[in-house]
Amino acid sequence: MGAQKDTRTRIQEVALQLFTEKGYEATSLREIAEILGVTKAALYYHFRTKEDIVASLTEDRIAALDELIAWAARQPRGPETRREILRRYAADMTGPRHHAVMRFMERNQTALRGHSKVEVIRERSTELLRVLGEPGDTLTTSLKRAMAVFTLHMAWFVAPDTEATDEERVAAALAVAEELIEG
Amino acid sequence: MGAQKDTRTRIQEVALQLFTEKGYEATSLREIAEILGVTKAALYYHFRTKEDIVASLTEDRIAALDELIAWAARQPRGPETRREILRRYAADMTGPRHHAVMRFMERNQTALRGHSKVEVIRERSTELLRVLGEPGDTLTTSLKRAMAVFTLHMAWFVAPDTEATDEERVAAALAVAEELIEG
DNA sequence: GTCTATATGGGGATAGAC
DNA sequence: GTCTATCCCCATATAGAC
Repeated sequence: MGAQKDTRTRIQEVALQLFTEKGYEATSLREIAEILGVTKAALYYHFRTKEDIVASLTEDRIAALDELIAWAARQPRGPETRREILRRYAADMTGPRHHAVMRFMERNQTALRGHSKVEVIRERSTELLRVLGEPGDTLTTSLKRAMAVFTLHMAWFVAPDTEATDEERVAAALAVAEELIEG
Repeated sequence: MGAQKDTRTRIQEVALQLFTEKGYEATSLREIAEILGVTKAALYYHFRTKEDIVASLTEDRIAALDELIAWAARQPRGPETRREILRRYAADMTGPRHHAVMRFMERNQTALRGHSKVEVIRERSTELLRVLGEPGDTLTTSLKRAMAVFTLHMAWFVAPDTEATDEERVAAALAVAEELIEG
């Protein structure tokens, strides 16, 4: 809410970057503090624990997932609804911090075991797959549905040397995802 | 080579399990030693460092990838070769320890940054995607190719409550992967 | 091949001054 | 809101006896 970027936000940004690049456990609070030009103790003013930093990063992700799931639950199940779920999910991922947070969690799956907020995201992701599926689905169909969602996460990490805008990547991912969700 | 399971092998097994379940950094050598009923120092007789345990786990994975890539390089590029690459990759993944090692690496991506053998696997995986592609591929096509390979990794983690044998999972994954590779 | 004992270092976290 | 100083714990790793 402050006029310029406050320290709390800068901590989140640096932490997210280091957690993603070097790993959650491998990143020490000292390191984060050094980059920001403050001391460890200063971090503890803004966040009570290292886990709290992670929790703060996940909050708007959880809210977005909850909203999408709630919307989906109100729709009739069917191909068109499935496609629209993917579109909304993709649109949501396009936000700047959003897919960065998902990437961070993907790359640190084990290290984040037991973090309560991370478990919530995992649970919501499972729920999202559930609303994308139907009772009689075969294993192959379930796999396709899961891969459709996953494709939307992967758009940024494939062909990294390719020149492509975010929009082009989302469009490509959505095309592949929609093809997978047809089955 | 010993008659019964030697300590070295048992260390590898326990380490792989804990690294996968709890995370690489979160798993201490003390913990591994305790489970095996030996001391930390005993581990250091078999492996010079913690990294060495990881390196030992990756070795046959690297060999398998090298062999597949070499085979692929000798074939004419085309749809049939691409399908056969997927089939061979899938068959290889079916081995007991194999996909466990890949899962371990997937779940600990960031923690394993800089481990030399792990970087080799990363490099070989990129190379595998390269032989699966062709010069003029669009972003969408590249994405589909990458997702095809990735699907073969994911077969075990989708619909975990579903009763399915390894063979059924591989078959389903291969079906999805082959569909993706057509494009 | 495994042990005890220890070196060495860094981690997260806290107290209390400014 | 940030600092200095410090606590406590556990990590990897090593030395040397058995």
